[in-house]
Amino acid sequence: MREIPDSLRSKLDAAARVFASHGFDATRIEDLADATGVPKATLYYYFTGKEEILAHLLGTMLEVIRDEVKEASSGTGPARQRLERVVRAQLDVMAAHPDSCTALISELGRAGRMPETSAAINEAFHAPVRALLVDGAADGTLHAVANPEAAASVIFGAVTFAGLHEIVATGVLDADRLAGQVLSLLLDGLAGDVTDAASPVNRRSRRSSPRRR
Amino acid sequence: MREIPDSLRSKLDAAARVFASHGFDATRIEDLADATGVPKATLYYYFTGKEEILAHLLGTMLEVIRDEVKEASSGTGPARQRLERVVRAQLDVMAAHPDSCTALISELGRAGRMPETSAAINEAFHAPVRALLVDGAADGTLHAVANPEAAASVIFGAVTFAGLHEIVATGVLDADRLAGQVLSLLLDGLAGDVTDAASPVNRRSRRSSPRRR
Amino acid sequence: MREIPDSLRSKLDAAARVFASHGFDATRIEDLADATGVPKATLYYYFTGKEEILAHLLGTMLEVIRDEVKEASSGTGPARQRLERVVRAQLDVMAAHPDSCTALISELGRAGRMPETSAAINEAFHAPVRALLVDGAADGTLHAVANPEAAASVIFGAVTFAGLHEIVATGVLDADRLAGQVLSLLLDGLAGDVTDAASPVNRRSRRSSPRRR
Amino acid sequence: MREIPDSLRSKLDAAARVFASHGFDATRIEDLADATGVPKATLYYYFTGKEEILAHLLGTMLEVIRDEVKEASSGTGPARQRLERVVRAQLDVMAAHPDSCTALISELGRAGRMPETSAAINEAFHAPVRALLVDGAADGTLHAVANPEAAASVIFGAVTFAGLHEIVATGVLDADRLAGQVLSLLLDGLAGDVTDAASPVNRRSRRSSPRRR
DNA sequence: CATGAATGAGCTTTCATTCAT
DNA sequence: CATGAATGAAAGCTCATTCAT
Repeated sequence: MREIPDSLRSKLDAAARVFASHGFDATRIEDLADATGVPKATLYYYFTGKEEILAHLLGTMLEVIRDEVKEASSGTGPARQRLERVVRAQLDVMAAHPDSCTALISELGRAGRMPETSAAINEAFHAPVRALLVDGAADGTLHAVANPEAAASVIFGAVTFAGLHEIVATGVLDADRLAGQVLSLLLDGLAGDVTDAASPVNRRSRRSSPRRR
Repeated sequence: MREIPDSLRSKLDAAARVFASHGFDATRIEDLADATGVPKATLYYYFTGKEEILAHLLGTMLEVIRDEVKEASSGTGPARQRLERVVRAQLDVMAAHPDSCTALISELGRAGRMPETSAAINEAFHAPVRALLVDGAADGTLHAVANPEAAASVIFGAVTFAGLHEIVATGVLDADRLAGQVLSLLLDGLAGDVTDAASPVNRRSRRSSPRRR
Repeated sequence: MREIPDSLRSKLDAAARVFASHGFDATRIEDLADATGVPKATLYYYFTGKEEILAHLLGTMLEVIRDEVKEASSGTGPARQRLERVVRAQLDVMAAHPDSCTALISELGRAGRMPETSAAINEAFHAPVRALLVDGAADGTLHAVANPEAAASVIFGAVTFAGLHEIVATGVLDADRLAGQVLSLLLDGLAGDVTDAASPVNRRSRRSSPRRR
Repeated sequence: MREIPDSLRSKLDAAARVFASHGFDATRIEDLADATGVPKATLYYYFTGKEEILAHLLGTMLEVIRDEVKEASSGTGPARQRLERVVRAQLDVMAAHPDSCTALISELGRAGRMPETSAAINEAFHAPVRALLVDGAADGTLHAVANPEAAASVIFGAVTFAGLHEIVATGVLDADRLAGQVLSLLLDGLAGDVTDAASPVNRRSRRSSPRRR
């Protein structure tokens, strides 16, 4: 894969739209050529095939996510506050790049294919979030979780699906509003005030003492 | 699409594995023939094409999900308890059909393609869950959410990603253990006991009074 | 490579003509499809590519050569007589399959490619001829040669080039007439009766006694 | 085709190796660029295409053959002695340029393509050899042949195949040794001392007088 | 003079699909 | 009812070739 000139790079945005609307396999190189205005042979000059074109698009977006998440998760504030910023950042990126995001999700299921995708998501999102969970347990603004790995997945899945669902359903994503709703659920939980004493559920017993003071 | 004989139906499990590992478009009818042992022409005798084969697989699994979720969400118990059963049921299905699940996720991003998939997920999972959220708000075991649509997505995304992540990472899914961890997060939330008074976050203020009693 | 049906086998003769007139690389699969009347995709159904089609043609012809040469070289007659039959047989085959022969020669130079070609020629022609040279030295109808390997090449080259030259020059090959001429040269040699006593040539001294007188 | 600078000319040796090992059509301009270290566009600056590059290589070698053969065949010595020098010269050239020679043979079968090749071989080798055969018949050191055209082909084929066979088999060519062996065969012939009186072979009767005695 | 960048043209190959048996 | 054989249609990819610098 050669160095991509900026002139080409900018035209590739249109390619994400094609991948998102047709799906990877139904996207023919010719479709990408038509959509971007870049001749087929030129695409082949820079990429070895459509796989690499998609990888480039996802890679670019994952870089953005990584940077935004890093920015959001760093700083000196309480971990919960930083987690909130991370969720917001993720939804902002989804709002900004809905096509690449949709394409990204499509690739998630493709086990085996593009293992780098998985690794990149891990680095860009899971790792920082796991770190935040640890920080939060330490500063008390988040409570300790049994399985931080799974918790990060839960957060990523919750945020991503909520965003994707809204994109697919309404065609647009109000990142700020949705962030508020998702964070409310993730932070406070769904449980109501009525305790279901008879519940047979084998989960960590709920806090026995009042939450505050 | 003719009536599928049971002998054929059982062999189709192998097809899900192929779809999951190669992706829809990279899966050739011949691959399905090889994997299932059913000759290409015979597949065409029963299905109009691979699209219909995948639809059959996903449809079968969504039926299972729908039935399991319906079973779990119905009944007279408290809504929270029923929600817990729903989550457990969803993870059980994922554990039982990891390949079809993986293939299902792949299809989610494929906007436009298979709109029935989306509709079916909605019917099988979102609708029952939304009903449970309403029930829970009524019986007090779950608290009211601002956007039940988004909440259902959050739950579906959280459960699905956590499950998928574990499948991809470890190759196997311990549904019961993971259900406990995911439910703990979803029900109790991530928030710790330390209130970050200065937080500028615009979310519904946390419960001012102690959770219980 | 699947079993070639006879119906297909017969049509492939036309392919040899195309290879011979265009050369291997300038021959497009489409040319072969046009010439044989067999659809491109059907050619691919039976062969992995044009390389294999050529290999099939050459293989078929080498089998013929091998059989004819074997037939000619076996028997109880004097070795010289059998060698004469071998040369005649080789030219007969060339006359019968001028196109495949031309294609065969083209492949000879292609070092590395198709090493089987070389091996097959060795088995079909060189080995039997070497055996004949040994027989001839024993029965006295041929004289011993220092390097039977090279001698076989000399014979093959002489016969083949003479035949090829006539095919290219005149478009047709009179195998019988040419065989007589080539054999005359190969058996009796070019040397005239005048001995060049002063020759500085470092070669095995000619027959110890003066040729004549 | 512009004047080729010596710096370029020397680098082109590597191109012959590529043509010899891949065959003309399987050789891409890029391969030649890689092998020679000369950029593709520069090759186009000096040649109109790869056809011309090969023509240059073969032409150069045929010039060498022509000059060497001319040198060897001229002079005042007996014709047989000059023929011996010609054979030696041809094998020397093959030893010096094995790659171009291999490429040359590949082109022989390519009827229609490069008719100049055929003409050039004719001029460089066949014509001088035919002249020698005439001279030899006159001075008695070679005996008259019925078909000088075929005889020249026999000689060319014998020498070339013997040389090529040794190059392919051993990777190297001992021109002097092989020349001795090939000349021995070509001059003295293969016939042994035992006359096979009963031979039905229709060829010019052997020398009228008994070979020995 | 030499060359990196770019691309038009077209070939190879694949594959979904059909159909005679 | 089931399937091996065959193929039309189209996609991926390559490569010779050009041209601005």
